[in-house]
Amino acid sequence: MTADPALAAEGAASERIANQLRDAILAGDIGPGERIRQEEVAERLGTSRLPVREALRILEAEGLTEHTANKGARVPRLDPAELDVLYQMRERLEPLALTESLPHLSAGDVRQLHVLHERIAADTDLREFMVLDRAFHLGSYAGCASEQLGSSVTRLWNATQPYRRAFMALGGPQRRWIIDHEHRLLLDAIDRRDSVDAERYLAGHIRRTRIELAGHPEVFHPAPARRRSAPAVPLPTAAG
Amino acid sequence: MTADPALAAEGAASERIANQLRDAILAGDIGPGERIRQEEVAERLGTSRLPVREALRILEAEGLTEHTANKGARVPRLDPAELDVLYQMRERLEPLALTESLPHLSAGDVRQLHVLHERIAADTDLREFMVLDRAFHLGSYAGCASEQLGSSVTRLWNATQPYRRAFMALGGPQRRWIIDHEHRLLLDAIDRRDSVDAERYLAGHIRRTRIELAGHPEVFHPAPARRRSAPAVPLPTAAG
DNA sequence: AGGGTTGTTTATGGATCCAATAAGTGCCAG
DNA sequence: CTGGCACTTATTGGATCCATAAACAACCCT
Repeated sequence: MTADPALAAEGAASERIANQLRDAILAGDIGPGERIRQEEVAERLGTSRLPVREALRILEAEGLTEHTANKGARVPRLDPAELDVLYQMRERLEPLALTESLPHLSAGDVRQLHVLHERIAADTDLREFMVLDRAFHLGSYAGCASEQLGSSVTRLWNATQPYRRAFMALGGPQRRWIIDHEHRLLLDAIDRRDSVDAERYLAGHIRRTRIELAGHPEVFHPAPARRRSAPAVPLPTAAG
Repeated sequence: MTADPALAAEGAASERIANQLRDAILAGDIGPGERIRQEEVAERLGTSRLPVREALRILEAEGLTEHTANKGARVPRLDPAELDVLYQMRERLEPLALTESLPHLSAGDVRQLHVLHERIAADTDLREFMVLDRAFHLGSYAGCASEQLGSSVTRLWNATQPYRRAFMALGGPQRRWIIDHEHRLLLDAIDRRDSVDAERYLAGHIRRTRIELAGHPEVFHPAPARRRSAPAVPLPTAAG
């Protein structure tokens, strides 16, 4: 799994910009339904509009933005049915990624997963939780050698991220307890290198979230009235 | 499944170019390992290099080309392990697409599948077979409403296409018979709208192909020495 | 007064030009 | 004769400029 966007800091400018925009979307700074203007991004990053356009094409192909001719790009707003299918895709693909990854995970990798698991249980901040949870799951796929499988799984995580955040935001603490329990079962299976059990627990983990999500339609509506003028966290500027 | 590239003829120029390049790759006109020069494509399509660049970014995000800074794009050459994983992904995702599609398939859609099935059995030309087989399988997912699932399945088909062609090229007629048989079972299940059986037959169909492919390493090597222009005789330099 | 129309504004799409980098080639020295 | 080095060339990456289409608003006509 070399497809982690955060790691690809170097490379062509269009990819760097794509990574920054992707991070902004995943962090919730841009949010579903919101528009992305080329000029604004170009100006903020201190570059021309051209690499921004390429970056938007990349994100479009990843499903993170949708493009209309002469109308520009915006973050798509998923409907419940589409999100449900995305979760079913995760339910089938991520266990495969885990099985592919398990034999190649080093002892240090597994140790790192334990560390993340403990930090998740300890932490309560939502933003931090999103980062740690992502690191935990994607970290468990770190041994997966397949480029395509890795990028597919990452894409699914990215596409579902905004709604996962909205879902976590409205639950009580017991939601954390359930997740902690499921993560523990998963970790045990990983410790034993038991891919059958690991697949089962992982699929169940995703499936339960999917079912619960189906019962919370408010996750889709919020559209938290983001202001254009005052982005809570400005895009990372082109730090020289 | 609105992601079929062949249907998206209109739209921005970058997408049109991406579609044309995609078709060329899928038809085998470009082939794994071969390079794609922006200027050549731009000249051939009578446009500037700029939309070609965007098109290449799109194809890169789809996994159909790989991009290196200042070195350009080329069609990636998959190794056997990667192809095997791609087939495992198909094995898990395409049954889901079929289950999502089945309830929404019209009687006319199913009838069209029967027509394709008969044409596949009758035809013997390889190039034609590749087109029909693709139309048959992707046609069975036509009822799938999910944008993301449709595009993912299409991507997997595209990525594996060159090797599927090489595989079909070296087999005898009995390979066609087996495929015909498996397609018939699949069609029966579709006729009965039996998603459980349909998933089973489809997964088996893909799985058998994967296993057989693993026993034919020559599929990867051939690289049929595509030359852009017969370099047997080195060009006289500085022909002015 | 309301709706349709037209002009203005704004943002995207495309083309040409220039800079930077990698590969290929020829030359020179050992 | 061979290996290394510098130069040339070809190709990609980026920026600026211009054309085009959509959104918006004011205005006129009914």
